Amino acid sequence: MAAFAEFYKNGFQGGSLNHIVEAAGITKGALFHHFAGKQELGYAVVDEIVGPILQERWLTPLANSKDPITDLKQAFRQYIKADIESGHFVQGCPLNNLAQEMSPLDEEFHARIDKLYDTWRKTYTAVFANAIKSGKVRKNISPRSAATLVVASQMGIWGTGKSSRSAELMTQAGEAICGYLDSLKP
Amino acid sequence: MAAFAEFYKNGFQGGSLNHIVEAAGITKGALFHHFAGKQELGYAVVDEIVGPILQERWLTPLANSKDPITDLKQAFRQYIKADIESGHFVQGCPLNNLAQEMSPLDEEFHARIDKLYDTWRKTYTAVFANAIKSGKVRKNISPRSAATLVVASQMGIWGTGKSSRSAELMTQAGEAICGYLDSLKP
DNA sequence: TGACAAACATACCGACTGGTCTGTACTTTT
DNA sequence: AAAAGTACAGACCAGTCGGTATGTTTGTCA
Repeated sequence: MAAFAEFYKNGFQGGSLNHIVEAAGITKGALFHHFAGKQELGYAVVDEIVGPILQERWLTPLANSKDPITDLKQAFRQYIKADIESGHFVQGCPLNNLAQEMSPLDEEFHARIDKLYDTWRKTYTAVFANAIKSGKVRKNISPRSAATLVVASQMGIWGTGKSSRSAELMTQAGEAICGYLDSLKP
Repeated sequence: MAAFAEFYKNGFQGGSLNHIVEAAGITKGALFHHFAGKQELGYAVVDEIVGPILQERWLTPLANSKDPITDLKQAFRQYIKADIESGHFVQGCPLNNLAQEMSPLDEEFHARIDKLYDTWRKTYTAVFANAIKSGKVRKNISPRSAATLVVASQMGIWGTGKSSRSAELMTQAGEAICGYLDSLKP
């Protein structure tokens, strides 16, 4: 959707409804016929676009992983590489962008975004707990702490790429998180 | 300065000059007498307020550390605790906020902010390299990668606190990065 | 004391914002 | 076929934005 692209580029507050309707080839009337206002449009972007992207990228492929260390390393390397090649890495992570901008300003944004991040952390917590049982991860680590740090690191790595615009630095950060993941091995 | 507080709360784009002059008890004329425009005011906030905060919090105390693992753990725990008690943690890290919002949109912001983060990473890289020499850190880790991940994790931890508004989660993320730092010990 | 410039204050401008209003083409129901 | 409902279109609104033009005070030096 055009709204996703506009908010991804300029942020929610900085994004213009006029630009959106222009890019989408529709009119203001059409937009306000389907959405009560700018906020509702933003909520729809989170629910119908950003959420599914998260699901597809970071949840579904990992949810039933038997070896999360290997699979997470592969996921980080794959998506870092993909976002560098597409050039999207300079615009950061769409979910994190909205989280940082809107969480403190709008309750509904906060609730929606927090729910997504919570699902993310809970999924990884369960995956790590499983891997501990099957002996793929050390017993003395806390699944929840590790999951929290992995998700926080994803924020930080994509944030590093965005603020530095350096593919090399983002790659380096990716290798460092892989090193951390290796340190979880028994 | 009032501008720092306004931008910290509402972001740079969302922040209003009218609010700033009102909060500062001055007038538009005075503001535009000292700053050429909103952007210049933003640059001044980065240079004269955010930069020094970074210096005071994360650079000066660590720059000559003989035992960076211990000192970094202490710094993370201390500032996480401080920001939770002050309530500032729900607004995230001022530097990261500006970085995420403005880096892709404005070259001057990008240059200033990237320079700060670069100094940050370089400082930690040097500290880790020193610690490897003195045997406080394992020889087979890359100082630069570790520094990059530590800085990225700081972004991620404060981002987690901001988007979740959960002191418990932020504390947990802090403990996890301490665990990572411990894994760097010989 | 007078000249002059720096340091403000006040009033205001045009551009743009999100949002609304009325009108209209088309579809579905009766 | 008449009536009713839906899905837009596009002009238009009040408000806010960053920015400016001009007036007024204040401090400094001759």
